[in-house]
Amino acid sequence: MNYWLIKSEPKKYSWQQFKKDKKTVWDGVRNYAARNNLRDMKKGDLAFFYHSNDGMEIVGIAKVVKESYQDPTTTETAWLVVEFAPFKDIKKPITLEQIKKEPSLAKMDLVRLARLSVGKVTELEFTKVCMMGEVVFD
DNA sequence: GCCAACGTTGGC
DNA sequence: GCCAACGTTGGC
Repeated sequence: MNYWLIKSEPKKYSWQQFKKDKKTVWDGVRNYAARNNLRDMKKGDLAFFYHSNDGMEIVGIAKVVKESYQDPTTTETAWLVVEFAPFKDIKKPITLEQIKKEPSLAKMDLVRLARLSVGKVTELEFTKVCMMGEVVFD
């Protein structure tokens, strides 16, 4: 199982909207590093859902429900989409500020590669964020 | 193959 | 609204 982080501006597509939709196609990624991360996602992988610009915090966890296939919004064959479903809310959203202050999280892709819209998350980082956010797994 | 110019993202 | 970081493009 691998862990990821996907970013969205809440004005464009928020966690709340995502929950209403129950499922979404993550399209429009036009960056090779981000595309490679989409390509490497496996069904069942978990991804933090981060609100960029507005909020600047991790608000939930999404689950990969369909692995990558060609992005239907473009004819260019280079681009991929992945389908996600909401998995869990984060009771106490983790802000970028908290992440930067926490030494074990300060090196996350989210911080180091600020402009990358689909980043990797290590298992340690994933566990730490869940702890800080009081995420309960049943 | 280098690099300047330009565009985009996202934090502040 | 500004600007830093970074990716992409195109001229040479």
